[in-house]
Amino acid sequence: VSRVTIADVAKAAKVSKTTVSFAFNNPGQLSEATRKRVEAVARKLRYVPHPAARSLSTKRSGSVGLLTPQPLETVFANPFVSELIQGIGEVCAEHDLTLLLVPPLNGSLESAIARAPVDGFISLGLNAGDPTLQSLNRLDLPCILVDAEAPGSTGVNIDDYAGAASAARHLIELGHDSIVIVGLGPPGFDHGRHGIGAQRLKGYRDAIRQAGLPRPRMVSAGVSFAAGGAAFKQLYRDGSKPTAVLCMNDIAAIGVMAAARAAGLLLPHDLSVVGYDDIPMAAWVNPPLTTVRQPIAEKGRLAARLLVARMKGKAVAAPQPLATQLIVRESTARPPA
Amino acid sequence: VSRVTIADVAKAAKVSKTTVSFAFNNPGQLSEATRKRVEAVARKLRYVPHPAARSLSTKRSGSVGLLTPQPLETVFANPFVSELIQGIGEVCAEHDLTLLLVPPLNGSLESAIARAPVDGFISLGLNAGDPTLQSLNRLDLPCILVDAEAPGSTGVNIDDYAGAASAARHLIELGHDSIVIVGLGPPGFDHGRHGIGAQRLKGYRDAIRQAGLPRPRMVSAGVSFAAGGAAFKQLYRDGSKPTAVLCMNDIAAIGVMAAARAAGLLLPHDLSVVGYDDIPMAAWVNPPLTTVRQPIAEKGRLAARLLVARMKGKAVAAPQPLATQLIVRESTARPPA
DNA sequence: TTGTATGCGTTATCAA
DNA sequence: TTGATAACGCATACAA
Repeated sequence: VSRVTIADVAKAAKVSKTTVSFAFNNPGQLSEATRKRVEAVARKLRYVPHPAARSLSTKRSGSVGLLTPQPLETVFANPFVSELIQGIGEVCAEHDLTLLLVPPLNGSLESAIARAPVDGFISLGLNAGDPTLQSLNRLDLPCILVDAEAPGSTGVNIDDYAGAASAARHLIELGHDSIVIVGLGPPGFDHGRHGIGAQRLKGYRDAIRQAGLPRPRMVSAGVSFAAGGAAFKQLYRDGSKPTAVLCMNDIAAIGVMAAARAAGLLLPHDLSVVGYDDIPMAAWVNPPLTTVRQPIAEKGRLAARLLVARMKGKAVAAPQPLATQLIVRESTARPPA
Repeated sequence: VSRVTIADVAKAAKVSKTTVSFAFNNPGQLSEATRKRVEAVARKLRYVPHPAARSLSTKRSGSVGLLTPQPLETVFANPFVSELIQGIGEVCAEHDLTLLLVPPLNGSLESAIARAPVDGFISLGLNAGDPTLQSLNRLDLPCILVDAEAPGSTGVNIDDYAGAASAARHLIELGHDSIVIVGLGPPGFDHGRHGIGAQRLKGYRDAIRQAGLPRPRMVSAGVSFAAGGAAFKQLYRDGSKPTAVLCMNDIAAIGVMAAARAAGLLLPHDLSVVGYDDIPMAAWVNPPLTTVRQPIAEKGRLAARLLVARMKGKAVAAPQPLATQLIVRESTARPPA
């Protein structure tokens, strides 16, 4: 049951391969009669052009790669990614592009990149120092960075610093002076090397310092519900009882809240919790989460649009960071007297 | 700045293309010396095999396609999909496969399928009658159906009927006799043609009928938060005031709850809400959602494993439907007296 | 152990 | 308007 090739169609229609190809890709150049005949034969034979052969010849694959620095089961634990893909997907649909998810292969993102048959990449949180980025640049494939910045690459970012600072100020204004920061990664995670981590952390710390408060403690966590829960438990096992926590993403914040409630705390009375991102469910959880909103889907759309432009050979300017906005809901309150 | 090909490496290393190819794909056949030399040259030249050329030759692409009957911005509005992808992604990682998202192209799934350079498909909710399924079968690519069944294809399913029936019985046991079903699609959506829709609907209706209650009304909705909200509003605009609603998915149920609370209802006192799927956030919303749990990630893993087996040429038996389980939380209660 | 030659299925150039 | 034919870049059977 071998595959029907263009040659089979050509033979059956008694024309050349060129003609068959034209019937599909350049119908205008063919006489009405032969075009119709070829099309009929192709349909009858159920001819489908071989994608790899096609793209070997055209040097285009019709798909863009979404580079994720972690395995899919990790990345998709954060609803942020769903939201981002919705934005990317919208633009992809407009341009008849499909989306290839490219997580590390055997732990190596570089080898995954090499094998990915794509016309361009959108890279998620891959930062300046990363060697992967260099090999990516050499590939001469257009690439847009999301939540990261590197010289020579165009990045789509939000104003992480300002958003974080406004969140911290919100807590301070409520009267909190015992604040803990819930980090973005496991113990040993270097926020400095992680663009958004560094910016958000700095925003938190600066605002707290400017309020004359001592440098806040930081507890390691991650980007998942479970990581948030673990962070809370670690915090209370240590005996530290902050009146508020600043998280670096919503899903961890939600995990913190769940663990806190499970431990018998009354939220927000006993503990104020702040997230970051404003994923949709932030508004639905209990209590509704105070968080820093960023336009996630819009970020995806923008990144995809920039990528498409670059795939068409256009030079694109680095966009301004997207604005963030503090959304005050019910997970924050004055600290207990 | 043309691409470095295998020929360039061969010339620079003063060997044949075969030798270069062996250095990568068949290192054992080469002498230590030449292998190292070739590798060194390849690295210096930054040689990266062209994916399309590679797969044209090997007839494999190293990626599997996830067929979604709706655009990505629609599909990813349901966290169910994230969860499924986590499962699929796990197995893909084990086998060095990447995942290609394949939504309809210009409204046509068939043309999208034709252009997708994949070694197999996992299809989401594509049902028996669908013509797409036939063209898929003819492509001789292995394909696993998720949440769907069709003769000649192996499908991964759950026991939708039993789960739905148990949910309905739960409401009946609580004393509800005024129940509305929130459907899976917009007005005109034919649940009968939609495998899981038909089964869940039947489960609901049968249980209600067996309790001697009148056939429940059904209101159209969809698979998103917004659709759930719209369903609730339509319901109350019509003046019907059920004491409970049975939804066909969690995200719509959560939308119903949000709209109901916004309308001033006290949940679950004024309205009991039941979902389906048990996506993670079902436990975090307010009130925590009573729902029918299905093993979503496990479903993804199973589908991916079956697909991988078929890609290796093994015949696979159709798996048993996965079990569901009613999870009673706080969104259901006795109806108001 | 390494090289030669061919196939993979298209598209695209050029000539007819 | 259509047809030969040459890329496209790699893998591999076979030969040396």
